[in-house]
Amino acid sequence: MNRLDLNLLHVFDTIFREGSLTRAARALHLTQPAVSHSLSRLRDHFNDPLFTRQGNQMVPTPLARRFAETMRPGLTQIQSAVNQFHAFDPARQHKTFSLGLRDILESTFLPQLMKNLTSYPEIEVVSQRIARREMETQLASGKLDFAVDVLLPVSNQTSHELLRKDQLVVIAGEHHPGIENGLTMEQYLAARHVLVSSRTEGPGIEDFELSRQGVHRRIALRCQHYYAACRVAENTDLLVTMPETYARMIEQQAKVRVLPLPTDMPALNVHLYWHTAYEKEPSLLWFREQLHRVASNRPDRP
Amino acid sequence: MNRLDLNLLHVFDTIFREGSLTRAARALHLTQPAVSHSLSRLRDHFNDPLFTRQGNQMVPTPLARRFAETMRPGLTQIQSAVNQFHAFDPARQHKTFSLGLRDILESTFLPQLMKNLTSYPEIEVVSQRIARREMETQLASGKLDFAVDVLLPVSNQTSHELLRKDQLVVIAGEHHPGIENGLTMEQYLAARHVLVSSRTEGPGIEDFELSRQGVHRRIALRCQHYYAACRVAENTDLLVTMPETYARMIEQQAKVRVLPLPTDMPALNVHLYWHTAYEKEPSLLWFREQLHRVASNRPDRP
DNA sequence: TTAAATGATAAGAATAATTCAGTGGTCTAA
DNA sequence: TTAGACCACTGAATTATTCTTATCATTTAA
Repeated sequence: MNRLDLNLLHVFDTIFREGSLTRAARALHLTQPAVSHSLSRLRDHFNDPLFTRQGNQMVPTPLARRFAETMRPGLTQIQSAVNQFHAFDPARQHKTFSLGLRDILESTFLPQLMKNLTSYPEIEVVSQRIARREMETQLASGKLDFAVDVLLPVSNQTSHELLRKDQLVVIAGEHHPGIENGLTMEQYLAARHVLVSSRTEGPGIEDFELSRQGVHRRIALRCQHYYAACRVAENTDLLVTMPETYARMIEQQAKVRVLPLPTDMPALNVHLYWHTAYEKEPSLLWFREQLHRVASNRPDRP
Repeated sequence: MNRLDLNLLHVFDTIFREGSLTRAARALHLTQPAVSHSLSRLRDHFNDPLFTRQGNQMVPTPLARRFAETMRPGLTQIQSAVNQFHAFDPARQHKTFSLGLRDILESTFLPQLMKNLTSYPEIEVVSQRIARREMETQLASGKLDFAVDVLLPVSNQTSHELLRKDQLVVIAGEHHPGIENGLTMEQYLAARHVLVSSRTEGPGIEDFELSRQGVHRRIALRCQHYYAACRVAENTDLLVTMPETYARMIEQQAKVRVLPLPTDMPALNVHLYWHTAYEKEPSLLWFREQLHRVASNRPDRP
């Protein structure tokens, strides 16, 4: 029969993650020979060694890699489905959360998040950069648990909620002339600017709003990362317009000053996205709460 | 332990589909008591009857429904992953293919498709209408195997290929005056038209092309379905512009004539979409071939 | 070189699943 | 209304599978 013992998939997944039969056995609360036997059953089924011993670790064969690639998202989906009826205990259960973060969100979220999670050593976080176009499919296929991004149009298989509002502020080098009492609109428009954008052309969000107000600023540099832009501002008279949360972080490490924008501009709405089907899964609910804590700067335990 | 025997999920899925333990047992090549025992193990685990006997069939409880909803897509993903290394035998293996078809594609595809599949009684097809925005997430989550639509921008988790090109033609009532020798551009523009569109406003694709050519036609009726539009054309002097494949089908049943468009217009590119990760899965490859057969009007066995 | 650790293997033990046989309930048709 | 067919559940016995203990051959690290 074509029928594979589905429990072996769980063993396969663990060996794949741990890279060792002994460690996999520990994780599964089994003895090492039990795992070894399971592996040999898998080997029979696939007619492939699946994992080969290379020195101290079991390295997956190409076939095993290909299998893992397609099988593991399904497995996590099933585990989510099964676990939705059981409570989640973050202190004892092992769980990997995968998170799609763009640009500066990694720096503003991860440090505080991981600090809050130190008391949960079994919790693992994977952060990856996800293209906007991929976001929904990654969430739907189970490759991603959450994504954080500005407000985007999504299908109704994807849920989202506001995580935090971020005002735009201006970063200027410490010795930028004439900014002791903040920045006037004249100064802002007279200065030259760094535009941070992942695209190679077109205006940034702040330029959209400025042109709506009928003014225009001069761009001296277009680059991809806010961090690089800030290091430029540190050493020149160029200004950088960026979200406040990240600016406050940079302020503590670089010789720059954070100044309010001299004009009103709508705040950046940072949203959290997830797959609607797994909305009720306790572990995901718990992680969502953790993310909200970080976003609103609440301490670990309320 | 929180650990559920994953093999029970397969039993659950089969009971859910078959609505009967006896039939589920047959499908699983087991005896009925074996399935009954499996079910009782599931009941212990979920602390819920899961299926209750109502007359002649086992009806899932709300909890079972909710569980099935989230679990089954994962299960099919896993089965795809496992099966990618085994050949698929459409004559003997049971398999359900789910297909996202919009509007007229159901009428133009399904009859011929199901005719071609009569020699494969184990093959089941589910066709559902999918909103464009949902398409990719449905494919990614495993709820949909294939979708058919015009060319759309997609993420690279989704693959696609041209299924067929469809020319636009005009449908006119049988007794429409002065169309014995086809339709001139003057006649086309002088007539009043039915515009078929699922949106409530905005031009149709043909209007886009017409305005590119600097002309404009008069819309007398805007409606949602080509079939309704044809019945209108049958009884009035209104014209309907639509894809040729569907027009040819209608022509055989309604008192209408199919006329070529009096101007050149780009053909409609009908594409087939699927999830890239399961590209190599034999059963999906086989079904893709079936769809191509239908699209190109080739017979069942070449 | 040696001690510790790792994966494979063999054989017995433990566990789990399947089958068989029988019960009671439900539907259908005479 | 009732007999017969069908269906799901239960318990005991059997069968099959999986796990464990013990051991060996390699490999790694001290």
